Amino acid sequence: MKILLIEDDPVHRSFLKEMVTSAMPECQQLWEATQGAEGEQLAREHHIASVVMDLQMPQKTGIEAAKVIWRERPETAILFWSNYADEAYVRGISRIVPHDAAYGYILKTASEEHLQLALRSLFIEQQCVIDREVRGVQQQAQDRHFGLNDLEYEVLQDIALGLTDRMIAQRRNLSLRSVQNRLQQLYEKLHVHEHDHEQTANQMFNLRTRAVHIAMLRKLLNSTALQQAEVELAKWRQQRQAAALNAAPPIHK
Amino acid sequence: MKILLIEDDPVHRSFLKEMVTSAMPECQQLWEATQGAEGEQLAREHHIASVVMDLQMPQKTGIEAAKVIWRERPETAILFWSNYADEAYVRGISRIVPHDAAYGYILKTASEEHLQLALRSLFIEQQCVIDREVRGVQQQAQDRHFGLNDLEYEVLQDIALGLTDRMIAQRRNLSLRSVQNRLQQLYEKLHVHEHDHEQTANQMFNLRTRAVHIAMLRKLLNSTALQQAEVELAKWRQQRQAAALNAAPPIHK
DNA sequence: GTGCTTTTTGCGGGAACCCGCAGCTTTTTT
DNA sequence: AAAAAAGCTGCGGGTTCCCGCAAAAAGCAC
Repeated sequence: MKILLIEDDPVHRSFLKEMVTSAMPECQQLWEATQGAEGEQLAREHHIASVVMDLQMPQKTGIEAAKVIWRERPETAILFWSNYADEAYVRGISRIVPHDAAYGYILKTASEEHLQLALRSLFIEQQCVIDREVRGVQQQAQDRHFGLNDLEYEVLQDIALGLTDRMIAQRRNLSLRSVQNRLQQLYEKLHVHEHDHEQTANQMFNLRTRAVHIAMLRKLLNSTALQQAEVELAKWRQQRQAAALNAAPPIHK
Repeated sequence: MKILLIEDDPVHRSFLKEMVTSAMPECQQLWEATQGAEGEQLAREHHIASVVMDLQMPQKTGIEAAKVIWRERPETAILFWSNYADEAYVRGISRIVPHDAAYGYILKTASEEHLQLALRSLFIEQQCVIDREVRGVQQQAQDRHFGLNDLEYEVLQDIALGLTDRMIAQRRNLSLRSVQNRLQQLYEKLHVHEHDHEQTANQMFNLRTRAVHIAMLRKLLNSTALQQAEVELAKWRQQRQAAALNAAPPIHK
């Protein structure tokens, strides 16, 4: 039995190592990686079936690393060990987990027993182990009236990136008006208008930026999610520009 | 000699304790607090002159706790031990440190020797110890052309909160146009216009939200800074409303 | 004081945003 | 198949935002 740890913080890494060796005596080989790319590499080379990783890492996010690992070996069991239960992370993970894979999500605040139990359940019984708190977020996100659906979440990201309505329309293949509709729904669900009705015609908030801010407070967005969204935006911009060049007839005039 | 540790994460706390006891044998009493308020309390009761604290904590930020402690006993030496060197934190600290107090800022990624040396220098020699990286941020923040000055930083926060131009003007006692001037400078410094000049009249970005996003990427803002800004905004709203009520003549009609 | 820079303010207009209304298409329900 | 729900689209207009231009106002040298 082989296990791989991916964790950048040395303090946490040594703690993790301690936990794993004591909870899993049947583990014969234990690898450690200090960042995502290195972890992918090790998993690939040694055909590792059990991974524990941190979600927050510089360079390559845990989510990105997990995506790569699962693409190559979808049966890998991955335990995410994270500081936060932000909706951005939870969403990110549910988006990439293969539907027959076993995985777990444990908060770093969990007790040692809890962590060790999770390790055994997941790696030996192949049973999913999701922290209570995370479950809560997962469900809340699916609530029809409280949570945002994928489309709303998409525009939320887009405006958080700073895109214009017109650009969003272009990117998502929609009309301008449709984008604005989505935005209205978003504003509705985030209760952007709270306390704002005060007598005066004075609007207190710019809805667009206020929505982003509220989303940050509610942990619907976080900075790593935005960083990732930014690189996807860059990709899109690139291919759009390429398409524009091809479409444009050779200019002679 | 008495030392107080304020750190919420148990793993880091035990590590810190280890470091302190080995680096400071002259330390006779060592207190530990798991959150800001508790730390303030202990510092007050026991007249502690040397504190080590984490910056990122739930409930009460390290910065808020430090503010309180320094207000009561400005000669206290405080070592901030933090995961990040975000400009938001650095700014926050320089804003509150008494001008004759000794303090330090060490990143959690620093080596054990580094940390121990810092502890001795600060608590025994009363000498400020600032991490290289943090220094870098500090200087960059003061650069006339790259960094934001306080006024620009202020509007940045305000738009990040989602305020309207008009509201910002009201809050900061400025004319509408002045606010917009500040915003223009801000956009300039953040290079919001990059690559945007492409031939078409199509603006790619909404400058306001784009600026916020870029600021997040550059760590000029972070979520805890915004949370704090939000409560200050709430305060202002409250007193503004109170003022409005007093100003309004008793309505009879 | 006179000059100089920096900051603040007003005016005006083009663009973007927010959104009610109404018609159209697609999906879901019955 | 008919009805209902949900989503997409265009139109129009009220508001806010972004910013160039230019004139006061404040700060700072000499």
